[in-house]
Amino acid sequence: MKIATWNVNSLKVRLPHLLGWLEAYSPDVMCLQETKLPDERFPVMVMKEAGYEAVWSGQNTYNGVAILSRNALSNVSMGIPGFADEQKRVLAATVGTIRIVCIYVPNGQDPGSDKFSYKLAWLEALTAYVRAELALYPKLVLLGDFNIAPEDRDVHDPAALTGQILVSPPERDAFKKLIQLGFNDSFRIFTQEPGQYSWWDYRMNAFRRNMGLRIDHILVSREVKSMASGCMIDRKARAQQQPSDHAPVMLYLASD
DNA sequence: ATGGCGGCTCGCAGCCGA
Repeated sequence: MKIATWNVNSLKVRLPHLLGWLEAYSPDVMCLQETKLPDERFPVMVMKEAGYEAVWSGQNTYNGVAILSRNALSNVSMGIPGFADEQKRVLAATVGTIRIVCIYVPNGQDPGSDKFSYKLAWLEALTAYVRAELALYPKLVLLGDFNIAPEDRDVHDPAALTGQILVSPPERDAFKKLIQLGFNDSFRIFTQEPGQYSWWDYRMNAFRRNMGLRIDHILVSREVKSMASGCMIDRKARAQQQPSDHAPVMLYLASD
């Protein structure tokens, strides 16, 4: 079984990229972030023709998440229960025996800003929600755009970015609290090297110079970790024409 | 890395992302 995530930065613009990637890699489950589409414009028929059932939670201009699956999706849940939020950032569903929680964590703009406070409050609410989900569904995969680079080896220039957004200690502490619920960062089960990124700024030729950050993650619960056989970041997708600034990340499970 | 690019909007300049 293959479970992937990709911040597409506009599903409208990136639909051809997505369809090509689904064709090339045939993930069983694909989680999307930043669809930037209101629900009535989600391309459900195109997904069906590509062989995927879909659930989605979107809005105009910003945010928006979706889960595509070759097999049936059930027990669909939108948002963080009990946490009022206009922004469409969370979507959960069950596929077979696996619970999928697809997230788009707020960017946070700058430490000290209102958006940063929102990011931390959002992460605290998410952590409580995921703790409860894990109790219900021991086989849980929490994946998406976390907008946090967990360690210095996930950052091209840790010294220059110390304390800044995506790497600041409060954000990394929030990430650790999620991990401590009983997760593993699946990419780091298999790969220890630095310089492995999932996002590169459109500016400054950042991709060509590999000035990136690893901020898109697939966290696996203990019961899923025992099935995991690999995790890859497809940086080739970032080298395409008119790419998303994020690369897809995919988890391989030996069984389900 | 004070910007740079790219996507968005009842656009024509400004906001936001990361």
